[in-house]
Amino acid sequence: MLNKPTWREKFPGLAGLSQTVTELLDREARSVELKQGTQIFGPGNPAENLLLMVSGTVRVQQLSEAGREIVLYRVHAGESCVLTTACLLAFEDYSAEGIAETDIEAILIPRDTFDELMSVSKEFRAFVFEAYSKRITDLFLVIEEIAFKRMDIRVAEKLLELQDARNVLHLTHQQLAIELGTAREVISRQLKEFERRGWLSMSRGEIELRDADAIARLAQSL
Amino acid sequence: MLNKPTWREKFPGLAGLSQTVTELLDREARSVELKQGTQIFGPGNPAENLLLMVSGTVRVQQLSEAGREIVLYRVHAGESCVLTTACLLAFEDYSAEGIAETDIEAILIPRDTFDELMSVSKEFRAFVFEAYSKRITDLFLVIEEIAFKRMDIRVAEKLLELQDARNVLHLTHQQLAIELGTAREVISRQLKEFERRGWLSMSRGEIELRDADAIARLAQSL
DNA sequence: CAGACTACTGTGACTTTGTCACCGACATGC
DNA sequence: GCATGTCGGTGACAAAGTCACAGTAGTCTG
Repeated sequence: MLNKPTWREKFPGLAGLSQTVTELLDREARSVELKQGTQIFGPGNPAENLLLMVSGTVRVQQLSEAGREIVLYRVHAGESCVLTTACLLAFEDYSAEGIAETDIEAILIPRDTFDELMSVSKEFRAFVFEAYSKRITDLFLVIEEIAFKRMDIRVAEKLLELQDARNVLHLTHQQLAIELGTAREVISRQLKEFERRGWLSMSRGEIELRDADAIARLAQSL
Repeated sequence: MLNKPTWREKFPGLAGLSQTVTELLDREARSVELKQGTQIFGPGNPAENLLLMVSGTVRVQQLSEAGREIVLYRVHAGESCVLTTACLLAFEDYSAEGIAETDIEAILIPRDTFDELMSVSKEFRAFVFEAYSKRITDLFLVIEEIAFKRMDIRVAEKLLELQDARNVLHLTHQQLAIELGTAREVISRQLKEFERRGWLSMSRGEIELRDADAIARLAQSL
């Protein structure tokens, strides 16, 4: 009873759980590690467990019939992959897929335990619905972006979002295109224009932001 | 106890509820009627109740900063407005708004009752998560459509979806544009092209489909 | 009923985004 | 070295979105 509860510290939303509920969790929850690139769920491969992310990130993306892709959202450490739970309980498998973007540690909560937790714990319900709320707002945001925003602004936003501590992005134009649900050529041209303005420099599979402020100004259209 | 339960017949998902749960529902649920055009929830006006639609439809749409709009989904009779519940319980109000598209009869379930129902009834949980599942798939579909599908196909689909029993649509080009999250001119031109092909005829605020088959073939790209 | 007003639709010119076809540059392994 | 596959660049074109404005059908009002 002393070695187990460490993971729970990562989830502030689960702080107020009662003694009996924590015991139920400790008894039924399984810890797993997954390699980068693992498909966690996908069409024809429905999720069977609620996933609580201890470390790493999961990328959820959608494939179109024509073979194009778009990233919908990411699940980070301390969050849960709740949208799958709706399908988990409704037995409907949906068209998106979840991929381990890094190596992952996570807690698995089986379907029945999830259902029981929803029943016995008000705090757990709050945790789940809060997570839902966040995901849904994310989806609304994605819709607003692709429907209404200019491409140059969206690219600028994404560059800022995905840069690392050294203002560098390690990804190909194709990957960036998938982030935004567009075509590779569109990204290449846009980046070329940014490079021409001196905002960034490119090399194969790598983008270095040289004037993040200018990019941020465009992203906010100032 | 004999006049109340009529509305529940409209919700097959609520069929298997136990005696005590039905009593809880009958005691706490309020029936309301709303006029067409009423805003049911919106930015700064968070939903306070779960809505079970007895008759009529609610249109949920999103406004962009630039003033453009897009319809996200509709809630029909026999369904519930569940996505609001996530926000209802997480106290986060989101950027979409729900509007009564027709006059409406609905059942209101207050926040606390909703929470208690989630706790005591496995059937109610299943009902809620099934509804969630449907909405989320709807949202994924919207994203796929706007990101990847050609406009002519989307217009064709919408025409078929929104036509009445006489193959007529009573709406303006602007309203159709909002359905698809695009600009009015785009719709006008597309409809003009369909009219040129003899697929439909237009008059002010009205579109009559004359060759629904041809439109359906385009919608399925055959 | 005339005139004014408003909402709806049509259109041309232009910009942005997406598509297609193809090419060269680079990286890796043999 | 060469072969192969991935990555990025480019021109030509098509589709969609933007802007400005004009015409036209309803409605309201005096």
